[in-house]
Amino acid sequence: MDNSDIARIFSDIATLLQLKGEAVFKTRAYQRAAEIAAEYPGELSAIADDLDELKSIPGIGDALAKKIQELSGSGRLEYYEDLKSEFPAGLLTLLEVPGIGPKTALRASEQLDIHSVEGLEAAIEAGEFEKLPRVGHKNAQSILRHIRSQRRQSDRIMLGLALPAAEEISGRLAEACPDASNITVAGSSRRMKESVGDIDLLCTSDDPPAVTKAFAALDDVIDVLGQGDTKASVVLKSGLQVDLRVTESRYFGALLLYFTGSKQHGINLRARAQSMGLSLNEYGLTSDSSSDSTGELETFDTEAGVYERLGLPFIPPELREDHGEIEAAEDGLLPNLLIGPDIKGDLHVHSDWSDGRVPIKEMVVAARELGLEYVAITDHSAGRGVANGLSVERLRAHNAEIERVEAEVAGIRVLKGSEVDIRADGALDYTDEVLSELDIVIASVHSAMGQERAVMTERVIAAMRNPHVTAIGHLTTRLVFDGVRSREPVDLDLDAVFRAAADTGTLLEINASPKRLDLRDAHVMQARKAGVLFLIDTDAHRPSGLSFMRYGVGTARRGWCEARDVVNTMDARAFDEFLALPKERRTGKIAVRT
DNA sequence: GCCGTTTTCGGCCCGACTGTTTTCAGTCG
Repeated sequence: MDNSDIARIFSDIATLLQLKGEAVFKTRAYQRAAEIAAEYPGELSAIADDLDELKSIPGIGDALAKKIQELSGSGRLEYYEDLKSEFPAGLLTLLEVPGIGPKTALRASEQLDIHSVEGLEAAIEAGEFEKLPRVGHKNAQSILRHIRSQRRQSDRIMLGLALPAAEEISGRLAEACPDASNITVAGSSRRMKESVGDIDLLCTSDDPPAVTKAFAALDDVIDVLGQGDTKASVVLKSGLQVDLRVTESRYFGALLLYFTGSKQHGINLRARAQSMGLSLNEYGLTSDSSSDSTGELETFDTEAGVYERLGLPFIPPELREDHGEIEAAEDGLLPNLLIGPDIKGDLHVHSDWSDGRVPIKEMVVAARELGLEYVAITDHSAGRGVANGLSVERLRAHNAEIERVEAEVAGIRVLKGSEVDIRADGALDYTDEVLSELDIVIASVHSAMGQERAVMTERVIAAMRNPHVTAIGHLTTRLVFDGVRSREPVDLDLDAVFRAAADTGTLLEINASPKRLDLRDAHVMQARKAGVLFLIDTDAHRPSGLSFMRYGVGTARRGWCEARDVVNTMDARAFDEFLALPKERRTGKIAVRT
């Protein structure tokens, strides 16, 4: 029973309670618990024995904690089973179709005996479904389009696909519609969440209907799910769904805040507004009209204006996840977040010596063109299962080639590195003597990922104890769903691993490759609190991969990292000095030049 | 169901769009 199973069940309970007509705040509590479970950095089942620890999680009280215990212990929940048995089979499946809500799902189930998406599709095509109350032909056809759109895009898509696509479609809209200004990517893409459900786009215009019309007519659009005067929702050829909202510029600040989310951050802000006698919506703030006043709308063309009116400094989008950011803002304790230009070097880069696509020199030149001061070439070691890893002989030739390239390509420091395999027993592919010839060693797990927790934990910690291991690469080995596959993380005692990293002075990698993002956001947060230092790198296998850095920076920001938490914010000289330190002294926040 | 230097009880955020209706239900974000 992992966190996603628990999240799924709580979410189902919320839906079923809603169907039963239970108090909306109860359903909301379950919905929130589902989100908390999905985001929780460790495994809930691992702390299920400790009721107090469960209850210390905000949003989890006595009742929910006991339900988590029951689920972790027996793998099932009596309350959930009872609830499910009160409703027709397949109801929850129907509710996942956009456009189908509780009322319609229940009627479809009871009156038309529909229990699956396929059955629903057939009923729409047969013209039966549209006869249900308050459905009608247009609704039915819209739902059919949603079903087919959902089939094209079966899951959330990774940020590394969504963000470039969002930027591209923004550009297209700007070309097609010069009248549209402030075209901005909002939603979870703006918060740099590792995966997103759809793309939210906002813009301002004096003639919103013209913009939504132009948007729906863009070349890339293969289906229009909805189009009104101020918003439109379309499906692109790639299968991505894009929602556009258009507004007048005076409402832009409030609208951007609203559509950037997260939902819970918005709820917290509105509660704060309310406590100040104000009411916040996507147009602005109104003073409470509970007395007799009509309440004048205060508008804002920037988000910062809204925050300021609420007595808060600007809160960066990556922090808006209900992780205490409003309290921190109020107390002046928001982190001074790392920014992209802080990154001075890339420390995990492959070449055609192992499984990269181009020669070392090409990667180095590409890194220099991005303005980096240093780059480490870290091809794979000759471990089992890793393609074309370097033998000791080849590694030494690799070192020589790196020195040659560094001499040839002016203006960038090139570090001799290796991504060395951590074998199943915790040993490394190279001896200490060989490792000592390198500037930087990133040790990673690439095999035997099914080991049980204690074994895997000891394996990784053994690698950390090696004085030559600079960092652990992609610690959990998880893969974000990239449209083809995903992979669950290995089973690790993260508390122990983070403690060991801080104790030994071993850095932890934030691998910026969008299909990895490993460490993930919640782990960065947890590790940072344990005193771990990070390096953010791209794991690039070709020049274009070097541009992944922004996803790593986004993930670090989501983990509340400042420049002083990340070692490759140092300039080349300072970083060389850092590496020259004995490993156990590579601890504490790093000095940041301002 | 959660939560508390306003409360262990009584609070808990806000609005638009669409299509179906003849004044509004249903759904979504």
